[in-house]
Amino acid sequence: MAETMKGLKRTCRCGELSAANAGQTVTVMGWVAKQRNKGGIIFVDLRDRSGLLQIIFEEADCGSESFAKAERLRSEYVVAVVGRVERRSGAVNENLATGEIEVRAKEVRVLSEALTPPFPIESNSRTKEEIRLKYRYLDLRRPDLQEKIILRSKICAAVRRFLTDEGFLEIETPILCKSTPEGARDYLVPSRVHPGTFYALPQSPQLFKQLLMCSGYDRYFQIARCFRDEDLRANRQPEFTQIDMELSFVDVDDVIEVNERLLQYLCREAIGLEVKVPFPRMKWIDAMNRYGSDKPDTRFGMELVDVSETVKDCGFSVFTGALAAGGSVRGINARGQAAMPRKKIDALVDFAKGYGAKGLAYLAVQEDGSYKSSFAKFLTEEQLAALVKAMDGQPGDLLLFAADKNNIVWSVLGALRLELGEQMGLIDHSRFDFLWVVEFPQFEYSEEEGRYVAMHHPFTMPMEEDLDRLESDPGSVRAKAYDIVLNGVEIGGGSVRIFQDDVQERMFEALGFTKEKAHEQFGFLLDAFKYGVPPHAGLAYGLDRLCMELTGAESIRDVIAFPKVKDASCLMTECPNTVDEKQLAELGIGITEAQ
RNA sequence: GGCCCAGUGGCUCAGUUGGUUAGAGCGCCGCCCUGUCACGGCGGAGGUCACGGGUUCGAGUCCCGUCUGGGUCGCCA
Repeated sequence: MAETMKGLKRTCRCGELSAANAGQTVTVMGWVAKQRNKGGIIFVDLRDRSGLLQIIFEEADCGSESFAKAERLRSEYVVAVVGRVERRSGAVNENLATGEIEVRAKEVRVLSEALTPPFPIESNSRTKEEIRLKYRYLDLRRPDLQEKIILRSKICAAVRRFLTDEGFLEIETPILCKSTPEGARDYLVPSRVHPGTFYALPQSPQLFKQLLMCSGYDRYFQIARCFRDEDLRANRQPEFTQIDMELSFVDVDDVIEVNERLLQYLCREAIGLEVKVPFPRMKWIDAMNRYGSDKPDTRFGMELVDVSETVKDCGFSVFTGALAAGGSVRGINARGQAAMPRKKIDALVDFAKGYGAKGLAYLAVQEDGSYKSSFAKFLTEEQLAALVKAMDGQPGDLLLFAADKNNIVWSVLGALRLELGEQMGLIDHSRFDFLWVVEFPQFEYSEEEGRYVAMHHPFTMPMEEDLDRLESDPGSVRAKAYDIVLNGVEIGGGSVRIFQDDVQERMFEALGFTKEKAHEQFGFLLDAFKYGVPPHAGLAYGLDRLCMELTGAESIRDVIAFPKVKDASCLMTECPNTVDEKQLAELGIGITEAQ
């Protein structure tokens, strides 16, 4: 039966004790990780969030009553132990932080008994995630997961410290918001008071933080929960957290400068890593041309090479066809992979097809200098030699080519480069490569909608030198937008915002918004801008992704205490769930089959 | 919505070409043990082989469908 802790007060956590405490009487409380009963002597590993501590029970020290309790201790019982810290008379356990000492129990109380857990509470769990997530409260006891959750807390604390010291104000913005159909799908919340109407959960605090700039809170930040009703990924959850900030009277360099120092501070405080600032900056177009990605992993090379010029007159219609259609032919060089078996090359071709490629052309430069290739017969010796030279192909290299529209070539080779980089072990996982990607296009063309859509969002300021092409050539307009990339992961992004209403009007027009539509959706922001708006800019980090990178987590679920699974449900609480007819009636909602 | 991977005692896995009563380690239960720390010794319990069909004399194994979890493309202003 459970006992009370009346009269006891915990004096420290298990992992906080060391040889320096020898001789002290302490009261520790925690979970039984392991009981080792030798007969007349019982060892118990006691666990709390700080670590493990060995307790030793001998009847002569603790009396028969406590010894009897110690005999029936099982894993995950919650106990309080009063005892004396002693240096171990037996061998020191070097695998344990507290391995030099143990606590000789004088008294033990069983505060809570426990069922046998459905899986072992230990680091590096091999248990299926499905089971761990169903019993998340047990999973969260595992030391490696606790480490990540604790590190996340440290990061948040450091963010608050740094930004507050830099003159930022932490201000909360609403969770019940107005739905705006642009962008990601909204989570909707029905209104009881106004039947048939809905709030939306925020995809980000974007509009509110801009209003705060209008209101004069010239440096704002918030650790803000955001919601997007889109499909999940290894680094995407339907609800996630942003470190969100906005600054007045600044331009691109000001935002970048303070954020470099923030990231430098976070790395130092959270994981003891010194990173150099300033971080390198790369224009979007260079990132695409060199890495096939707007979030390049710069920890290894294997850069893309545009060989369009070299092959423009060759006899291979896949290449010339792509060029004729306005596309390009580009390649990557997988050094030393010329001997890759056909089966593995075929797998790469299939991999490329997953990214929209119709195929993948390859050319292996054999050790003897001869070629083995899927397309060599269409090229003359001179053309082949020129192509190999353009790719810096050495004997032993495997050259892979994609030919298509630029965005397909980029995405195929970008993905292939990462896949090969991983397979070939080219990635130095001890590196932390920060990179700013700047000068994003203002618009991207949506085939689906048949119009230009904002790449970032409609309030992003175009670059001054491109402003006059807003109407004539929107595809060429670059934005004052920037992403911060860490090891090939986009951990944040932001932009300078439009603060002149004439530019904003032109922007909406370019995006195909009518004046009425723009005012219906964003009227409050446009109105606010009429009453005096400072130039402003901001940035938001994906806190979960940042934590993933800094903790080395492979899944976003490892840095979120209670994550959702792939279909956005929670295996523990079993939400979402159906609700009472009465609740629905009150909201005026009837359920029909979803489409 | 598409594609790929996985599902066998509580956990992690093995299970041959389709062939007797489905195995192991850990965990769990009982007894023993005064220096263990992956404690040890002896004994024991525990299985709808994810679910539903099908092929077959015979299915954990082959086929079809479903469910569950993961990865990914689309999607994510």
